[in-house]
Amino acid sequence: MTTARGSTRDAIVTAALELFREHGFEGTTMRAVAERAGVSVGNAYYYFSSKDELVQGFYDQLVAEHRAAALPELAGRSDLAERLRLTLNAWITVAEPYRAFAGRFFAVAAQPGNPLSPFSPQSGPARDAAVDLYRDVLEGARVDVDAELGRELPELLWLQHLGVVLFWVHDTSADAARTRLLVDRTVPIVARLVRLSRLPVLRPLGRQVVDVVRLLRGT
Amino acid sequence: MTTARGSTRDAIVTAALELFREHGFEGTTMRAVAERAGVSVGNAYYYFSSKDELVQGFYDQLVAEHRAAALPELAGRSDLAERLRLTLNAWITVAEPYRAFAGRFFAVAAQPGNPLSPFSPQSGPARDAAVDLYRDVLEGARVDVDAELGRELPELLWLQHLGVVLFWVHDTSADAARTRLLVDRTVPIVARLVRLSRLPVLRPLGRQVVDVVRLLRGT
DNA sequence: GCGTAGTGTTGAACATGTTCAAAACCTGGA
DNA sequence: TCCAGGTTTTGAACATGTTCAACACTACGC
Repeated sequence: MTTARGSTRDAIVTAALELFREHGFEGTTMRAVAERAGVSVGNAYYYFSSKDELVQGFYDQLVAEHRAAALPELAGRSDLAERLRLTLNAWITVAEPYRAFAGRFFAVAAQPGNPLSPFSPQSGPARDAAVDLYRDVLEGARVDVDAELGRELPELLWLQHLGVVLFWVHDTSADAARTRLLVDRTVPIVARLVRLSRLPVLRPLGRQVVDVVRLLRGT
Repeated sequence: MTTARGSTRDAIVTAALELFREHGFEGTTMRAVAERAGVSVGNAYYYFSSKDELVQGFYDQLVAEHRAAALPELAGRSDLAERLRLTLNAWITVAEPYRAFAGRFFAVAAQPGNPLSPFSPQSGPARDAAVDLYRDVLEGARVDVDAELGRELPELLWLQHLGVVLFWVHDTSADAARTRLLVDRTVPIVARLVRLSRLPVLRPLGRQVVDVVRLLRGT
């Protein structure tokens, strides 16, 4: 079988994503991926050093789709809570087709040292892209926050996003209704906390939170 | 090889834990476990339906050890922050020998539907035990909290615990120093939030948080 | 055209989690 | 003692992720 220059890799990713969707992660064998891509098993391993690594393709695609779906919806909205809700709901919608087996993916990603981990150096670009989206969410909103807290806030919002994703992969309700409920209930809390953060009573708390975020990031 | 009545299961768990400690989760084969336990591979599968399931033994043991280590330290302390810090540090100390490969365990546990997941029905007892520990932490402290929030607080503190564990499995610093730092910085925030929760400005927020916890639990 | 170095590809072999039919071992009743 | 039914144990067979030595192809200098 002859394929166009450089397309072998793409063929493998495409085949893998198709099969993941059809049979889930476990149900997809490397032999099946290779066969559908029209290559040998060994060849698949020439491009991807493990089955797990195939997931990175899925992951990158998802982040890009999320951004593309969220940004247009944000136009013209300036209420932080509203912007947050739209962004999180956009994720739920975009990711819905993969919910049934995404758990497998995130389990892999949760492993320390795994390149797919959201905290790994290799995921740096994808993570930055995700955090950037929340920077956009924040910048388009009319809110006043302490400058120092403001710098870390996008990362905090991304952590909230991770929490929602964690809930989502465990959510078996139709159309992820329970996750949407969680978003509806979490977003006002976060928005209110952000607003209240300027209160004198809460100032020191804000400082402490900033420190924790920096520790989390590794600084 | 003759073994005392009913001890086969124990022999397998013991062998598995030894080997996990020596070679990590990946590095331990079911064949090796069976061999060290003095049984056949098939026999190991008679008692544990998968390699993952062997981890439940480790998990149960850890929760029990944690409780045993934490409770004596709490005696005589009534400051909530202090009690929280002691409890979390007790975990870090107890779990230290397993840190290098615990990530593998928690990755398994993070899988939706997996019996080991802290949110699964099968983990109910272990989870209740863990939440109960935080109920003790709370009850021994001299703090006044809103009654409704108070009911959900143990579960919230357990969620904080989960967060610390998540950080811990990614922590490669010597003696988990960074995790201890995280505890030192997180505990005052939580303690202060609990104290502030009675402020009129924050009352509605408390209500909202209670709702979220209930949603998380599935009620 | 021809050799050569690098890149891409192959499929059999291997390692290891898991299954299963058969065998061995009970245990209580006749 | 012997049998019947259940429980425990065995190890070979299977499925599938992964490796690797060999082969094919491509590009380039001569």
